[in-house]
Amino acid sequence: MSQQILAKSDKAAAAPRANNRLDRLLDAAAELFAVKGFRGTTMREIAAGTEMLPGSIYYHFPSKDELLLAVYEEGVNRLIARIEAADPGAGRAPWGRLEAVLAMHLETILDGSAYAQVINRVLPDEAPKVTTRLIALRDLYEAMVTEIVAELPLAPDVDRSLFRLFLIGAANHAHVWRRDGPRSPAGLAAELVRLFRLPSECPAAINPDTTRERSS
Amino acid sequence: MSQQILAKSDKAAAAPRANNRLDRLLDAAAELFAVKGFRGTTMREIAAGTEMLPGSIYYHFPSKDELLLAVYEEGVNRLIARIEAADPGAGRAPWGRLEAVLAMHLETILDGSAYAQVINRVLPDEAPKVTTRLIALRDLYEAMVTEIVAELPLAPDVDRSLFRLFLIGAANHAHVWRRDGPRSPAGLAAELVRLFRLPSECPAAINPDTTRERSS
Amino acid sequence: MSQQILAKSDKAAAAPRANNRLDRLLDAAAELFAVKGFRGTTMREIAAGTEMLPGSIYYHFPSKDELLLAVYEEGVNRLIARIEAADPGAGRAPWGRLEAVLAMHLETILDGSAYAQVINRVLPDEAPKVTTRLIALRDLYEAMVTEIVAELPLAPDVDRSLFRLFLIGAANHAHVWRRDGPRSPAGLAAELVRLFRLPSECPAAINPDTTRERSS
Amino acid sequence: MSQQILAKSDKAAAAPRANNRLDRLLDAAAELFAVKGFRGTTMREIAAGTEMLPGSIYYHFPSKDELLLAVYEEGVNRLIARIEAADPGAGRAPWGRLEAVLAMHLETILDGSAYAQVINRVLPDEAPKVTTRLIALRDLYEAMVTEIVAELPLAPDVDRSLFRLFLIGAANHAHVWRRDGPRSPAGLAAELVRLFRLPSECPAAINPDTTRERSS
DNA sequence: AATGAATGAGATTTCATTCAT
DNA sequence: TATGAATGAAATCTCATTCAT
Repeated sequence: MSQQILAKSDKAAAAPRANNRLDRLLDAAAELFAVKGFRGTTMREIAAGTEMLPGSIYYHFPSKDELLLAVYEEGVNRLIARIEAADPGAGRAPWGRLEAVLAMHLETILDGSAYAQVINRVLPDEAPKVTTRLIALRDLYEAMVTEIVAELPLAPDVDRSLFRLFLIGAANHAHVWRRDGPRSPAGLAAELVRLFRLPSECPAAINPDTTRERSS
Repeated sequence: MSQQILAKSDKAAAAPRANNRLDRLLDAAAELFAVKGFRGTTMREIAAGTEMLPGSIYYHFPSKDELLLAVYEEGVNRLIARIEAADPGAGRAPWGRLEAVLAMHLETILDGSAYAQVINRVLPDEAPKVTTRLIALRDLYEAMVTEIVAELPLAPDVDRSLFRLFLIGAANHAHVWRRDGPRSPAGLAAELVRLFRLPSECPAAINPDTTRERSS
Repeated sequence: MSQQILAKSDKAAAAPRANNRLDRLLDAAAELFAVKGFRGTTMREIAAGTEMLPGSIYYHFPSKDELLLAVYEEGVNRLIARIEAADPGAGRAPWGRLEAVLAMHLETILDGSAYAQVINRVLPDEAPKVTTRLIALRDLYEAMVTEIVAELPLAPDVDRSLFRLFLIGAANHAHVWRRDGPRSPAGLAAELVRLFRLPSECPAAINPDTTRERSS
Repeated sequence: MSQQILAKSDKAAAAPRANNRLDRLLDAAAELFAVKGFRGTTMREIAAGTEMLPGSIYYHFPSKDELLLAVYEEGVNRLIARIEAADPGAGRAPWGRLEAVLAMHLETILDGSAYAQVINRVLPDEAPKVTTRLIALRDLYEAMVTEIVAELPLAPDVDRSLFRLFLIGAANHAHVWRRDGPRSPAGLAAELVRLFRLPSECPAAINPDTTRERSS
């Protein structure tokens, strides 16, 4: 799960000469895609951010779409790497594990990395030439969450797939509303876990809708 | 909260024949914005979808941005109208009320209306000339949710603002993953409410962190 | 065989307003393609030749390739039209018929029309998006020649298909070498026909291989 | 007429190992120019076909135009060399000589060598910097044909210059239509000679147009 | 109310060529 | 000899917008 996906890393090893330019190129692209979106960013702007000429980008990437793919790849790699570092590991207190991972996820998409923000902001269908590969990368990451959710001691009638999707939706939505709110990523993660935890450990059979609300 | 915002809507009611073209224009725009995004849709495509020529659109709207604004407006109006129709009203069983409203919300963004999907898909900053007004419209709708959440019997230490944001994030995320899943909007709403609802009858609610995870 | 292929003609009838621009566009393109080749001509040059901006061309044609196709189409239409006008008709003295048609063909590709020269100069594979259609147009014209060759009273063992191809090759080659030679198209046609025509009255025709060359 | 024109060829004979790369470079260029045309071929593609990097080509040739010139030169050299080898020599049965030479010509442009195909496909004006030299090379080859045509026992009123041009046109056209036809180059040459032979040995004075066709 | 034609600014992309290493 | 990276000029194409009719 931590394997390197991007060929770039190999290149870097093979030709150590001057390819911090490539890194700067990727950084500039990530930054701009995160802030202005994919279609809202021009190759000119990316080039300017790298102190390169627009045409020069095409030495490194054959198209804008492929450049986005590279950013996505790097973003997923980083997300996965950071989350694995924060993950206490399978078998450990599962809710605590979820909270740790969510905290890192939120930190990454909120403060950490333009790369991760791009994954959230840019929809795969904006770059038609690489849509499929973009989706595959997304799935790669979501598989990690699936694994963690699988370990949670949920009530038997909870749909784990929906649980996962709602959880991801709730977490990722943060990048829309939080610019500089008062709560830290860790605080947000704690709150989020709290909201999802207790209810889903209880069998729905008790049917609290009727018992509780009629009396009110 | 139910007042009509757009003057156009009144016209539509008064003279349903004359505004045919304008309605079709908005419909086509909504459809395309929902499917291909704002930047990914050209005025030519919208015109083609209306059997109009590109130049003719400018009789009705001064710019593409304003056209988006109109679609947004119509989308919010429709969402609000449908939700008010589904809403049992303040004071009624608050969780049931939330579920009813969420079911309609999900139905609208999943099956119902391209207009509502646009609100989800297009970020306000994609149309710089009307960003502020786009955000205002969004807020208008979210205020409804705020009101409903305010009535929920939550534990005193729950941050209702975060609760609302997580809820909206979880719900809206559905449009990313659900193409034709097995569950109905109502089913999804029920599951979502259940995940967020703390049943007081559940013994696990009493400090579950320590009781449960220490033993594992 | 004289049916109009190009939609343009219809448009001209439908919207008589100002589309001499389109004609000028096609003329300029034909002229430049004929003189500088397809790849050697830029959209800027074509636009300049039409007193139009480069982008404006795309209102009329979706790509440079399609513009070439339109020129080709017009070229074939003109060639066919002129040749049908010069053709004395099936059943008439077949060698004379061939000569008349060849004279017109040569006149057209040498002096007459840039459109026809384009057909000779630009290979179908230079415009990948329309290669097939370009070849189809070429075939359309060559079918006329086939028909005329079919009527020639040739010796039974002559391969008419090869005859036709050699004839076309010989004729079209003229555009490479003739800038301002002394002979008229009609003169060239007469000479060309003579070279391909076997006069039965000629005694040398009786197996000249053996009679002539053994003695040398 | 058989002198080697390109110094490179001598070198190649003297040091066949060292020039490997250069030969492969020329081969790749010839292949690509033949198939995709001059303008349709990029330096990158040529480099790729040589397992070289684009920049490296410029060690061997100062420009793309000069590279084309070298291919042309090699092509003409090869054509001349092969044709001289096939030529029975001046003074021998002239029609048989023409046929032998044409057979080799056809074989070369059809199957034999990308180099020769380049001469046919690429017009001198596509490489402005070397246009004159390209034409000179072409003329060098055509002079051989002129010499052979000069020996043919044609009727006195036949224009030998036109005869030559039509012949070359007919022969070279083959590369347009023949991909994998049933006839061998030798067969094509025989047919071509037959078509040109008998008629041109007869004085045109007999005026067969009238005698023959009136009766039909 | 609508249209057909065009504009113009700017987007992505191409590619022969250069040059320090 | 050769290379990797980059350049820069120019190419094709896009598209919201304008405007006389």
